[in-house]
Amino acid sequence: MAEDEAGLTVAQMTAATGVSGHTLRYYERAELIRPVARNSGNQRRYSSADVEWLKFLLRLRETGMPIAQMREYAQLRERGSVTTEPRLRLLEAHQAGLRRQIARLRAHEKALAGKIATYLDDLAALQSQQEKGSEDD
Amino acid sequence: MAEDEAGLTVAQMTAATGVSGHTLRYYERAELIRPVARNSGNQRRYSSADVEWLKFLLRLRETGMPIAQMREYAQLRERGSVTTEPRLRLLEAHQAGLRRQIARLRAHEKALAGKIATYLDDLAALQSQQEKGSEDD
DNA sequence: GTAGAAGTTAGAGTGCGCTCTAAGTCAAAC
DNA sequence: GTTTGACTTAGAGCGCACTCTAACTTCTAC
Repeated sequence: MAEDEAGLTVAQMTAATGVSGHTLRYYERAELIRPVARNSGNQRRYSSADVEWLKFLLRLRETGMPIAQMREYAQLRERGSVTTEPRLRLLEAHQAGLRRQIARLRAHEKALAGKIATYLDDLAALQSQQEKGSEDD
Repeated sequence: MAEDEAGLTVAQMTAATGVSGHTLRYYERAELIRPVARNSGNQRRYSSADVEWLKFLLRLRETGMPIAQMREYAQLRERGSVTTEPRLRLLEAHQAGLRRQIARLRAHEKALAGKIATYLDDLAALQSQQEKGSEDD
């Protein structure tokens, strides 16, 4: 008995998602991922549904959602379609936060662009001074 | 001797920037802020230049710059106008990263909006089923 | 001049999200 | 059948950015 109960190994999951084996197991302990199917040798075999779910989690993570809230969402999901509404509300709240975050970052980017512009002016001034000083070197 | 060497107290600095006294002292230890002027009783008095610098640091922080890199920038700044060029390069690199971050977040926001739309469809379907089931309650 | 708020220091503690260790089991190639 | 390497577990450790503690001093208001 060996390569039974088809599905992705931990290493294949890492290749597919960029998430390390350590972190995959951590997410399972943290209840972000339901207990994964095992082969006859007790090794994890991830389904394509597991891959999709993890990719969704990564989206939430990259947009700053804390583990605790991802777990909350995961637990609602486990309870099926009766929790559709609270899950929707959770996502809508997250979306609103995300939009605020994007707006803030855009404002910061604009301010940074302004600062960079004054630096470029400063540099131009410094360089024209240097040219004056070394006109006949 | 008391209210000499005018400037903002720690509490006033907190009011002006939202940064706690503990964190202000931490930033000084971390060399993000140069040793602040003291009054005759050894208490900190922040100048308006200190306020501006801190606000700039907060911008960098909010855009995800780590403390170590902020310190690097601060140390270049301490060395005066000879470091204008490296500081400019640092800011330009940060701006490029920030733009990538904004683009990523916008893509995530779009995907999230799609997910929310399918949830809304699911909910509408569930609700019309419920209506059917309870037509003559 | 005295109470209470606000400041000082060095250093310990916290929360988050991993990340690694140790000791062992299992699988595939030779 | 043995080596090599991926896998398993429970639990310890880490890096970051604070955040707080304890013991003490100073300032402000009365």
